[in-house]
Amino acid sequence: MPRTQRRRAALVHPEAEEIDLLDVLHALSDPTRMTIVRTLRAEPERACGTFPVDVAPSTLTHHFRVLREAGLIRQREDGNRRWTTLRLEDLDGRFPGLLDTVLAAYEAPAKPVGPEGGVT
Amino acid sequence: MPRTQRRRAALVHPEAEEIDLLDVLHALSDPTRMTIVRTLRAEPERACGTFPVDVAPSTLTHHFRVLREAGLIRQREDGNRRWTTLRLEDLDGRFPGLLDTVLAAYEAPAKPVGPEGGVT
DNA sequence: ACACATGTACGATGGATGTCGAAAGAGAGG
DNA sequence: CCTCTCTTTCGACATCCATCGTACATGTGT
Repeated sequence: MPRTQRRRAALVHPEAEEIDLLDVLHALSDPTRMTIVRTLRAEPERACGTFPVDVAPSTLTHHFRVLREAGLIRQREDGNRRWTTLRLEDLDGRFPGLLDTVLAAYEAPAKPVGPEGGVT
Repeated sequence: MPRTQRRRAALVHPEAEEIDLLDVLHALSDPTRMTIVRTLRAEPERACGTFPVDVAPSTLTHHFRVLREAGLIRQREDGNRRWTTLRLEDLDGRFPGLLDTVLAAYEAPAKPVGPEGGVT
């Protein structure tokens, strides 16, 4: 018997107090997920299919689950679309300054001073 | 022919400008490595075998390599011992405030407000 | 009702990862 | 020289992980 009667499995999110730092770090250590989080940081809410990533839809779903279960994003359903938001307040309440510091670090240039441009 | 003539393979460390944030986050997302970094944050330098971790020596070596190649630690040899230090200046120069923020976040209690002590 | 769009679930797959035990190199000390 | 300690390398192994294709569930619009 197909237990597919409830495909949208109620989207379990961890409580704010239950967010684990190591899970957060692991979630952020993937380039695709980092792109998702950075995009979300710039825009408040976004539909799943509108992220500037270059992976298959099913892969995107996987990354969303990792981010969701780590407590980084929240997803809500609206009709056929699934909207995603960053859990900014929860994150910042639990780990003050962490997200901004990490995102700022990601923007840090690889070459702080490199006017020569020579690969040598 | 045994290529074991040079067991101490010169301990390659990345340059400060080449430290990759995603590698750093991944390195920190392991509990054993997080313990190593936290211990190093409290003490300036430590020998390999003196970390409060509960893994086999070979596993410890593996974690040290991950941390070293991510640019988090620096290792130098002194006789038979290998001393390990955190690359605080390099890290903070490249990603200002990152390490302290992450370590502070790790100290964050799971229950933000709980002076009552009741699990209720 | 039908087709289409959006997104998920499932299964497979190749690669990375954490873990260990056994063997060995390098230095210190007898 | 021999032994002991510290640490590494190697090989093995089980697990996790990112990725994809295919099939399907749900909603929208005609």
